[in-house]
Amino acid sequence: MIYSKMMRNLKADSIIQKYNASEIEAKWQKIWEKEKIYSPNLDAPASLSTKKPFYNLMMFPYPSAEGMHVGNMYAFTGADVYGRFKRMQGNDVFEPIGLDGFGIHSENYAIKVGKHPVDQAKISEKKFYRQLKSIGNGFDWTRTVETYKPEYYKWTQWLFIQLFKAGLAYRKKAPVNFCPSCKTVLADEQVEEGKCERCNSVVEKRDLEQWFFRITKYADRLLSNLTQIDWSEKVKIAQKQWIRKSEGINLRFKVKDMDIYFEMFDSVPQTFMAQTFTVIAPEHPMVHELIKSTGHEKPVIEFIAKIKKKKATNKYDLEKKPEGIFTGRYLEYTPTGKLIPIWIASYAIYGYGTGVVNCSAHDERDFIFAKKYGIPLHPVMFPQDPAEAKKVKNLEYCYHHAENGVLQEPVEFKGRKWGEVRLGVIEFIGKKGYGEKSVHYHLRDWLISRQRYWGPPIPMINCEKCGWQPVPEKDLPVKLPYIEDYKPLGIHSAGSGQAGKAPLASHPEFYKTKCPKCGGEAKRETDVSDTFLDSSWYFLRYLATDWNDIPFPMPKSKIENSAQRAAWLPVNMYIGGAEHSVLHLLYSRFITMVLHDLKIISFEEPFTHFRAHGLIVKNGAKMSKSKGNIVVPDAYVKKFGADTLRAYLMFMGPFGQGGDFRDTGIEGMYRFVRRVWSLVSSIKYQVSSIEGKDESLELERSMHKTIKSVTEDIKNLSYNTAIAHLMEYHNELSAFYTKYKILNTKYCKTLILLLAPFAPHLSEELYQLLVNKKEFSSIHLASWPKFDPKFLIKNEMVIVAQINGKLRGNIMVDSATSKNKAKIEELVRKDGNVAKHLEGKAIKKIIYVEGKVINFVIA
RNA sequence: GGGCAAGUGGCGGAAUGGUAUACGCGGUAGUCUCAAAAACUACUAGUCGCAAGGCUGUGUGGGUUCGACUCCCUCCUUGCCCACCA
Repeated sequence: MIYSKMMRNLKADSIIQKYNASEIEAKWQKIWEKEKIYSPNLDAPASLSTKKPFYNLMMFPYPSAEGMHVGNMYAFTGADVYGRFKRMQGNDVFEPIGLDGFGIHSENYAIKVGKHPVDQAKISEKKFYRQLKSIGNGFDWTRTVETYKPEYYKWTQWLFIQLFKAGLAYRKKAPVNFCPSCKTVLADEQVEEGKCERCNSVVEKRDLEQWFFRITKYADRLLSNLTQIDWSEKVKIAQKQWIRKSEGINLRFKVKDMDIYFEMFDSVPQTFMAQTFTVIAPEHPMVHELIKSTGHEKPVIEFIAKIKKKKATNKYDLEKKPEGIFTGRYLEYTPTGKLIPIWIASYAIYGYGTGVVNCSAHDERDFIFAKKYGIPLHPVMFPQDPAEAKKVKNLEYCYHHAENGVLQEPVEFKGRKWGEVRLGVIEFIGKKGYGEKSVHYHLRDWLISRQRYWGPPIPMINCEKCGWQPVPEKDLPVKLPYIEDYKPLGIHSAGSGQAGKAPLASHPEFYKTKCPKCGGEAKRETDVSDTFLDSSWYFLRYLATDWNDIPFPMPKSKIENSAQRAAWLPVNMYIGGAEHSVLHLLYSRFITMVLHDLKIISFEEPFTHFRAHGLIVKNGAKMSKSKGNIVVPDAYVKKFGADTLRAYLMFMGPFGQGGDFRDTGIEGMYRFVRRVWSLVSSIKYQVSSIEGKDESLELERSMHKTIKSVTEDIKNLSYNTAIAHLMEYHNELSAFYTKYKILNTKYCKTLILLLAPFAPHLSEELYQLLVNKKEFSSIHLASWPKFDPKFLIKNEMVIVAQINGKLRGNIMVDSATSKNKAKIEELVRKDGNVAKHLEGKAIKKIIYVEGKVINFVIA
């Protein structure tokens, strides 16, 4: 009994060598790195290289957890498949990786695990790079970038100085998010639904003086350039909405009895004659002057304090019902010749437009506000239906944004439709001198300061005599010192309006310095910059890791090879998460435009192509620690191998869509991988030809068809269908081999070449078995198979027979017959089932689509 | 409130105007085995029928078409993003 079991196992082993994923994968990763097959020569002059440079980039991870989860791996694998495909198509592919290790995410993680961020960075780096290596991507490991290394952030600081010198960095007092429990300010992106993402307490607003980048200056270009770049549509739409350009007019009127003019932005100028009151934002600095000697000072100030408190303690749940108070002032509204009251209203936003709103019966919020406080309303536009018009006149509801609404005022536009007069009204208002055409954006300037430790210190020095001075470039980097009290301090005595304090502010040995201009006593900026500044330019740095005197390749630099390396830019394909639509992807575009305008680089868009990948979920929910559904790749890599995991992840669904991770699914893929292994490894010494066998031509045809569909699928990032086609092809090869015990190696070679981007180790191992060359030449540098269209033309085809669009039968014909409608009709009529259904029926019409379908239309 | 994406077998999904459910998972039966696992083979949308074959079927209701998962309109549901933006 024991003997027979042993014999069986022995028998199996002697036929084929067992597939050992971890052995194969470790072996090839080592050889690839040694042979530098993924490290293109960046300095080869374009004229000497026959290969076209292709910069294939994926968003580098921020190490803010124990390590990568399969979601990260999914993204990297999908990007890597594309890079490998391009490499086999004859491009010189540069595919770098690094760590976005500076910033609040990584810092919070360090604090959480009780490690100093500097020490944790070292641990994370090791862990992430080990994991990234284990998945077998074609990364150029000779050029990694870590944003927290002084040789990197030296240039992040340099970048800040370039913006400052160009007038694009400035200081301003601004409300920021403050978490009272964590005693720290938070970035906007760390506030989720008004609550701190770490401790879930309600975030407050505090006024602090901050550094800003003038991204609003680029709003129009950031918007208009979108038409020129090939990006996932949803990301373009998100950016468009974030920038949100709004065209209208700026009205300008005098405040009665004062030497103050109010400017009001109105994007719906058609109803300007309906304005009966004006509201101003509670935070508006003009309010204090406005209320002087009106007798309304006390209640107004109390009201403002109340609203501020409400806004501060509850950013999002601010009650929908507007609140307000009369200021005691009036506006001389020339178009109607009337005095209209100026109110303060909770719904007016200081940061948008001019902070002052012109209010009428044709705006929902204004309407509700006026009704609540008994302010008169005066509709000037009515529905065509007289009954409805009466309701509007009686202020029964707010009538707005109606294309067909008929205007009554001004007389010049009486009877005209709302939807048609917009431009005419703007022109009219301009001529009358009430205001002029104006454009506003939702996009605000980029708040760059962080009162935190783990980031590049902002390279600015404040001198009492000379003001803010940039650190001289020769003194860069301003090194982040290793301090023990690195935890965020937050704001002392919250609510007192005191400035926030960064950890470095407790270190005179850091901030005490000399003014670079006058040499007098001066103080360094102790805030650090936003982590999104680090990542806004990293793609440039990958091409220049060796240089200390230049941040990245510049076409005009005299530094050796700088111009050649610049030829690799911009990025040809960028793959990453859609969650960065209006953060990283917008900031990178902005910084690139600035560098272009400063004539430092030659292009103004960083990524010519961008594709957003989907999200991997587990049990239908986004992976998160609190839900306990994080899937870590390591165990799967160990059990099934990276190839199986890669192929499984790519097979789950369309790459742009993501999917639900399941253990049973990965076992199916493991089966496929082992089948490929056993098929290909068992025919390795096969030399005879399959000519003459019944299915040989069919097999040839299948091969060409598979090459065609897999090539197209990968181009479209339809990895799931590419793998499905490979499975079908494999099934055919396997069936043939089972039947005849013979198979030409070329069919297997095609299979593994097409499989190489998905399962790089397995295909490399099998390729070496098949090619049996003396000198090593990697499958990943081999040429992508080409198909011959002549094999795609079918000699025989199935013509589907329909009656009134319903399937009733089919016939097999040769291609010559398929061109003959009459012949097809004759043949189809002979089909028993078709004949039965046609019997005794009058045929009205016969539609024949060549080579596909014939449809009989009967009564 | 606004925008975007999506709704197809038991499940992930395929098909972008022409045989709906490719490929895979799961399931059922079988082969091998003392047995199990693995592997392999066959079947697997529902329904009526011995069978041939018929009928129904891609969230809902309508429309266009010889023919609709696919195009147009209505509504419903889910997910994601933005949101007092004048």
